[in-house]
Amino acid sequence: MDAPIPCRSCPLRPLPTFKPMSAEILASIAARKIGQLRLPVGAAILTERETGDRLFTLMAGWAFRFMTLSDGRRQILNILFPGDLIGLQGELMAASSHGVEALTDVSLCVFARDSLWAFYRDHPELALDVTWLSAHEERIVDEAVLSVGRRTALERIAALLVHVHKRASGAGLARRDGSVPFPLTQIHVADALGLSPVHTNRMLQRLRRTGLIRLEGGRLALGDLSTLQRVARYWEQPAPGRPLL
Amino acid sequence: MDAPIPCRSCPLRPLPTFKPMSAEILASIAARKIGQLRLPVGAAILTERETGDRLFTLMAGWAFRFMTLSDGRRQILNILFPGDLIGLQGELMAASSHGVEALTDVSLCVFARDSLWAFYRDHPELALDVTWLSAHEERIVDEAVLSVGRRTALERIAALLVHVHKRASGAGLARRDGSVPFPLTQIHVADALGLSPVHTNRMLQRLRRTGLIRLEGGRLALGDLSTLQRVARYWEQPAPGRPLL
DNA sequence: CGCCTTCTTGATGCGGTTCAAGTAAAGTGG
DNA sequence: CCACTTTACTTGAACCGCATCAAGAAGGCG
Repeated sequence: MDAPIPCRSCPLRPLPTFKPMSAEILASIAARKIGQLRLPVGAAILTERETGDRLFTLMAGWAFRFMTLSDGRRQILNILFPGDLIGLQGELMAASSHGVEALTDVSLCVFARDSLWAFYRDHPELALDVTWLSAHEERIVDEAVLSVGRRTALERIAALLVHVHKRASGAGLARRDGSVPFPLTQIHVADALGLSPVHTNRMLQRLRRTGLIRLEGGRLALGDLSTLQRVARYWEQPAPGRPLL
Repeated sequence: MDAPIPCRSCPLRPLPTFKPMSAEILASIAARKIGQLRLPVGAAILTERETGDRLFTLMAGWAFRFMTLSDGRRQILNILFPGDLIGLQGELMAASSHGVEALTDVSLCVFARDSLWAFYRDHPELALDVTWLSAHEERIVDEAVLSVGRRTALERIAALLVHVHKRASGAGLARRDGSVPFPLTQIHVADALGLSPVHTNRMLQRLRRTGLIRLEGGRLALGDLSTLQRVARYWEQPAPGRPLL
């Protein structure tokens, strides 16, 4: 684990996606930061059915939450972007019900699980922020249920790509040409959408052929956003002022 | 809206599912309770894409959260039981991303949205409890993604029935014969599992014929729990000490 | 260079949808 | 109290979206 880096020089915080925070609260967060952790692609950040007493903020890189059935079938629950909290969800009570794996090399801010209580006690406003984050992530998982339950394969893929593009942009990862990194393999996409890799491949190609997306060299660019959203049967939704711990 | 009922006489709180709370916190909750609301089956408790400034605790009866696609396809996200909070999830930030509908006649405790902040400020422990509830609900939605994405139709139904039975029992709704109320129609089950009503019907009958479940007259009883769990490819999970607002 | 992972394409088959009817039970109004 | 409607459930038959199996092509990487 590297030496802690001061939160005031956090590269994420200045982004418009994130809510400004008072110097006092920032200092309080920084004070409780245990350290910084770098992990390579594929590393397990959290393991299914294991207890952990730490809490992470994803500072750089991508990850994903997943669950597996007893016979090995895997379902990706959602994708994690810079700024996301890791370890809040299942573990609060007992062993984690899901695993978290790094999609790229990642860099994590590390907190002790108990810091949560300290944050709440010293700065009740932070509790509201955590509630916000938690509600926001649940909303994303809600969208996943909707996709997997009721959208066709093509619709699911369109919805996922729109979602990833939006979140990656929000994390400041878009180039001036509008493209964002896309570190997911087609197997990841398939596991996120409840599809087989083969069919995922075919539907991706259909979107490519119609020019709705460009996807090559690990980068994703969207053609016409509103058409894609129509394909996905998407309803528009805003989400400003995200808190960042 | 009926006149408020004191929380000390809340019929839910004595149940073993719920965490004991200090008299002081209880009084603080009771003080912020705006009133009590009774709604009939089918009533809309929350409407998709509308803003609400109230928060509810489901005191009696069942409800469900759902989302719809722009062309009307509906997906049920999860089922709400007595003790569940309503209105936390999407609405915190803006308009609710999902709707909530009563599955039976329901009785709700009503709070103002801002009470959340007051609770956090006056009793930071409550913030932890809300975080617990939020994490717990996300875990349930996680399970839904897993089911819908990776389980076969039969497995999904088995998993849902086990889950409903467990939660209904926890809410004190089980009879001495082990049966619990089951107010869902087959259409509800289908919409919760991403299936068509027709196929839902056939799989339910298969479970009935093999004696794994009894389902009649609006009540559900499970045959052999561990077999059912094996059918569902279920991993066991405990969940004690649920907080209740 | 050879191995491994990812992506691609074709062929075949099944799990689940859709369409269509019919039954049963519960509410509704005269 | 009985026709009438409505909602829930059931069953059969045809079809299709997607999974599965199989094999090949195209990169990374030690």
